[in-house]
Amino acid sequence: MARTAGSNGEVTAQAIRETSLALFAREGYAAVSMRQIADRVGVQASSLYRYHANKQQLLVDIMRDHMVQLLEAWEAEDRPEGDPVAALEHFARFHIRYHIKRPDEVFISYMELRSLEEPGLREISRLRGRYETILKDILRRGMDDGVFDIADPHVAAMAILAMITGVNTWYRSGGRLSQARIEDIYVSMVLGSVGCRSEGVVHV
Amino acid sequence: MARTAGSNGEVTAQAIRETSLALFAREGYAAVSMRQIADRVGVQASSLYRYHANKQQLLVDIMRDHMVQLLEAWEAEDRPEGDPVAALEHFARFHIRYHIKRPDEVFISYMELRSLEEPGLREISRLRGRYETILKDILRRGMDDGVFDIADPHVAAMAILAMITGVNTWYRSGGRLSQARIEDIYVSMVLGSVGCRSEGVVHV
Amino acid sequence: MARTAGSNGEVTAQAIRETSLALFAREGYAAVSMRQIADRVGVQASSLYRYHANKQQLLVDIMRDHMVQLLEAWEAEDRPEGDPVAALEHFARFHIRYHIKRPDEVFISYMELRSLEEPGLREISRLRGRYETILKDILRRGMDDGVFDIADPHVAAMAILAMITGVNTWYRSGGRLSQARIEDIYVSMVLGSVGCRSEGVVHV
Amino acid sequence: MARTAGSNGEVTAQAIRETSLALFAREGYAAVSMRQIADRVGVQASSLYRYHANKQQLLVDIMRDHMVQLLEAWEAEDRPEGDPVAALEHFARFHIRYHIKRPDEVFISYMELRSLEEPGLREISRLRGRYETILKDILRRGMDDGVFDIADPHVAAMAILAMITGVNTWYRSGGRLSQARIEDIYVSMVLGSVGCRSEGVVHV
DNA sequence: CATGAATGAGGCTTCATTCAT
DNA sequence: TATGAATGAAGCCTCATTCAT
Repeated sequence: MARTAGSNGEVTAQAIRETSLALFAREGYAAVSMRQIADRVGVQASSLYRYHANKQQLLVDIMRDHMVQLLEAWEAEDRPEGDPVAALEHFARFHIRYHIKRPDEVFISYMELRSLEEPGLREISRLRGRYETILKDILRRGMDDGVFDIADPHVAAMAILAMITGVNTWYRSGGRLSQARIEDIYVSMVLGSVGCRSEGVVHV
Repeated sequence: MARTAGSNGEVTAQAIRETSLALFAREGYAAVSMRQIADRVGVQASSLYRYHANKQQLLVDIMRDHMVQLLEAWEAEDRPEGDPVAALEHFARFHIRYHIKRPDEVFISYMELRSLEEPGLREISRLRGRYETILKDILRRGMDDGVFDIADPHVAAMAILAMITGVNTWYRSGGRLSQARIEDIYVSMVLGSVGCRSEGVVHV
Repeated sequence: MARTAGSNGEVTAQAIRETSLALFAREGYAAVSMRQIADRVGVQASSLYRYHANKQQLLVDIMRDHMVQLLEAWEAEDRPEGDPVAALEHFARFHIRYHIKRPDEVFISYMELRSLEEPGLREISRLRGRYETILKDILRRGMDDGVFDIADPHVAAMAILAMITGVNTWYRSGGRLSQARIEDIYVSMVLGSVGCRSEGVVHV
Repeated sequence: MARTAGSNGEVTAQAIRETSLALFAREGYAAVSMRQIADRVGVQASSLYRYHANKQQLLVDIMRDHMVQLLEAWEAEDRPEGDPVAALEHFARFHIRYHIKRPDEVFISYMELRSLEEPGLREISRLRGRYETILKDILRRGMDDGVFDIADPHVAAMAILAMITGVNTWYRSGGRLSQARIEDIYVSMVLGSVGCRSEGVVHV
């Protein structure tokens, strides 16, 4: 057959991205087949290749999109320049908020690095590095100012990002805790982890 | 042909376990083939089926082994009964020490839950639950005693375990930091995350 | 979208023919895809179907074109009627000249017969037969006159045509030998092969 | 399922080689699918990969086998050392005899060079070169002795080999002419093509 | 205890082709 | 005149698995 009446490239492209994102996040890149994605989208597997050169490129495209959007979202934030504590809280809240709304993107972004081959790996790593640098810079500033008790900004950055990303392993929307509540809890733990928590968490 | 001269069941069994562990950790369960494992072990793929009924069972066996050993190791510890702070520090140090020595086991244990099918999933989940309960109990006791500032012991437990497991995403042995140093840093961050850090980290 | 600005049917038609000719000759009909052709021409694959009903028909069209032009070129020659030796030399020179200028057409014409399906096969075979008959008639006349030493005109015709076509397997323009030189050598060998060579080849 | 009762690797290996040889010769490497081969052999397509790493390697293996056997057969011949004319006739007869019995191998060997990718191409080219050198050496010796009237030994070698190989495009066993007769005719033409034919062909 | 030979399902991908626009 | 979006069949190949030996 041929072009389906009323079919539209932009719509299909979006559907492919969303579907693969969800599947990769839930089952892992290697465990998801192109046919599985196509079935969900409602097209033949061969149609996927109009939009992404191959499965690997599909992963790279998804990860690049996410990282670029994440960096753009951070750039668009109204960031407090001075106080490192406020900056860390701001970053933490931003990250958690962004993450809680896009659990799949963030999860893939951290877990499927191992599925990347060159040259995609280098490209995505560079973008990731730029995001991690944001956090590291805040931590370094706080160390210099003496307000953070941190042994190593690299390790601390990694630990904090891992902690937050980990929410995905157990969080299911509609669960016992609201997203706002989870955000509060994690922010409090992040601040505590760098030796910087004056006020207690507001217990409900 | 039959038995290769000098072949030994116990040795092969061990080699299969170690090899699949390493491969599953590095590339993910779905991305590893039985032949890949067999090649590394130095046997034919068909020989793997003497030791594990199928690929899924191989994963279950590895995960069960790990969880059982982890729980046994905890039982074997000389645990301080009273003080929740000491208990948490003890648990954290135990977990980190155990984890740093067995990064692959721990990583698989957390990441490949999604690859488990029933009835293996239920079995492993139950074992995992027993381990998580250890941490949750400590957290609950500390909350009751008023020494921990925790909003929700379940969330806190998850966040702490995720943080520690995350070391795998960046730690490479022989790197800039010694294992002992990393352990210290993480312990300090874990304690801080539950609002409980009087002394600073010892900076090198 | 529709017609690209400045597009022109005749130009595209010619480009398709030339491109597929070159690709079929170099890689073989079965190894060439419609997209490959389209990419080289600079159009979408679907556009090819405006000019040829399908891939098979594209091959038939190319082969028919070639055979028809070859036969017309022969008809247009100023042919010596009488002497079979002169006729053979004339035919040989004509064929070699024509072939050296159109290696792709000739090569396809001989090699891709096996890729033809009915009814195209019958059509092309008939045209080919007409061309072979020209050579066979010359050989037969030479036999009757006693100037050729030939066992079987059919076999001889096939052997001679194969010999000449074979130049393609090694000839590259701009190589050590000029086209004229190659023509001389082959003519000499063709004449020799039917037992009819008084003068030696002019050695350079 | 598993190993078929009574199945034997050597038998299957031979069957795969013979079947692919026949199919590649008749339809061309690119036009033959692995399934087609497997169907004829009576196994699943996947079984082919126990014997050849991939389709390309299957072609290389077939071509290497042929070239090695051809060279060995030539080595095993009782070759007349002195007279170049006798040597050429001997070579021609050997080649034609060998070729008439193995039309498929020879045909593939000449026609599917274009389907070879590196590093197979280099390997096969080297073997082919060794065979061509045999003929070229004879031609050169005859030139030096003044018994052959040849302009260029390389071109002459190519033309002669092409001529002989060409028999495949029309020869079908059980046809009008016996294999012996065809051999005679071609030998006579080969000798003639290098300006060296005293006696006529024996007409039946 | 282990292999060697095989299977059949399914992996990713490319193919020729169609047809609404 | 040409494209852009799609199809469905088929391409090569790998997979987990089986079982006679």
